[in-house]
Amino acid sequence: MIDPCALYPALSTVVPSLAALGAGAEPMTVPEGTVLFDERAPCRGFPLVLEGEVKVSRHSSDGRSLELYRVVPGELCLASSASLFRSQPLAAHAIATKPTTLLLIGPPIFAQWLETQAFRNEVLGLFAERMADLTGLIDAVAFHKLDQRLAAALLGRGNDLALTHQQLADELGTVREMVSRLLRRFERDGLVELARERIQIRNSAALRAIAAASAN
Amino acid sequence: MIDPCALYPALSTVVPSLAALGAGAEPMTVPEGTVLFDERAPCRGFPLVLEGEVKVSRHSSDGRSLELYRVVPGELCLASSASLFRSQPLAAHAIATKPTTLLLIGPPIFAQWLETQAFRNEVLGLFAERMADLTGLIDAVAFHKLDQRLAAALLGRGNDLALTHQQLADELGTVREMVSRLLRRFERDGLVELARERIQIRNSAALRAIAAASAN
DNA sequence: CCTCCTGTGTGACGGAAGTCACAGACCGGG
DNA sequence: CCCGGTCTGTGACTTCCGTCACACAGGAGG
Repeated sequence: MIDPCALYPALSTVVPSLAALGAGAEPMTVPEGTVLFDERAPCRGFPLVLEGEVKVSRHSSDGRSLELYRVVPGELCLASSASLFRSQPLAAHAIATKPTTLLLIGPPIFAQWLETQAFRNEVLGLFAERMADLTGLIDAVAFHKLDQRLAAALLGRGNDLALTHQQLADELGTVREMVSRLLRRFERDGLVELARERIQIRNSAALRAIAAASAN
Repeated sequence: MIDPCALYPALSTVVPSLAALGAGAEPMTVPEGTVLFDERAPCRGFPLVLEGEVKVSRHSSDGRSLELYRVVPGELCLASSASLFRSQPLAAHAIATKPTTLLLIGPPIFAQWLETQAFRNEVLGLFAERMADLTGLIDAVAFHKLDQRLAAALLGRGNDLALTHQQLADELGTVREMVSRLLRRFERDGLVELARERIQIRNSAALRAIAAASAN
């Protein structure tokens, strides 16, 4: 059992307190692969992620998909929050990539919590963070070539990734063949080593260099 | 002289009131073309736009640019707000597209205003709105072809636009030649009529159809 | 009237990315 | 061990888009 206050410092000062809510705020746990919301959001509250990970992505009509961002413990899913603030669904798709437990907070209580300055700052900070993420993504999609984006996607997750090429393609908004080809090229250049569902990074400096290459 | 409260209903209930601030919140007016912030933001407050229009865009290293969104009266510039919430500059570029007057609110006062629920809701609503805008843009850039995006860009601004092809290119993140070619095609198909710095829409229904075409 | 200067039209070309169609490789279960 | 599924590699082709290099038009000002 995780203590929400450890993840969300602001929660300890909030009124009504978490403890006081009792049954009104039971954490729920969902297995990996659960779809938390879709185009038509049955989402009735603000989900605070306590454990696990939620991937938020956008799907094109022709079957491709593109990851917008991931929600990790200590964050709340702003996509659904946003769709609650404007009573309009946000056309995105959220799926748990790991077994995930989250706290669903009803709008009235959430509104009360916002009376607390610390909590408010946390929420606004998260919104700001997301905006930065999204503009970064826009920049990447609009101005960067696929090899740069792929290189960036490989970094920052350790040196031994268990991923399928299709998963990477979905993350980047492209198709499997592209990812395969580029990875092959990276391998030929000694940057990575490939095996089934496995990518080992051999030269992260060079990958970083590719990722940072100025738009050509 | 514009009454800010007419644009921002929540401002009338805010403490300390606008009137009470007096000199602390003088509106400033800047001419068309003023750069409000750049990569290095000298931006020291939350700008509420009272009149005019601010364009927020992102620039690539090779000279192209892409419009993220526009801030019109009744909104506050969330890009700069976001950069204030995380003390980190947001790599975007804001420019006044018309003579613009805005109210610059210092962080301490802004924080006080957030005590008011109505104001809070307005700010969070704006954030949510922007998130929706940005995800929409991501979708467009990642999955839509240029003709679809151009058609979309022409719509919703009346039937007689005074725009240069270069301006449209900057809005879409592409280059002038592309815009010229596509517009020419639209003209051949009788959708628009072209003249120097002038685009007249002749068949908006067909444009809408192109804009909505499913990703192919 | 002549001359910049800005905005437009266009063709040729190259490269990036997506599509299609397969061939293998690997893996787990009957 | 074989058999189906999933994952990966690859080549041929197409389409979109950006680049380069111009020509030309029209308006403003000398």
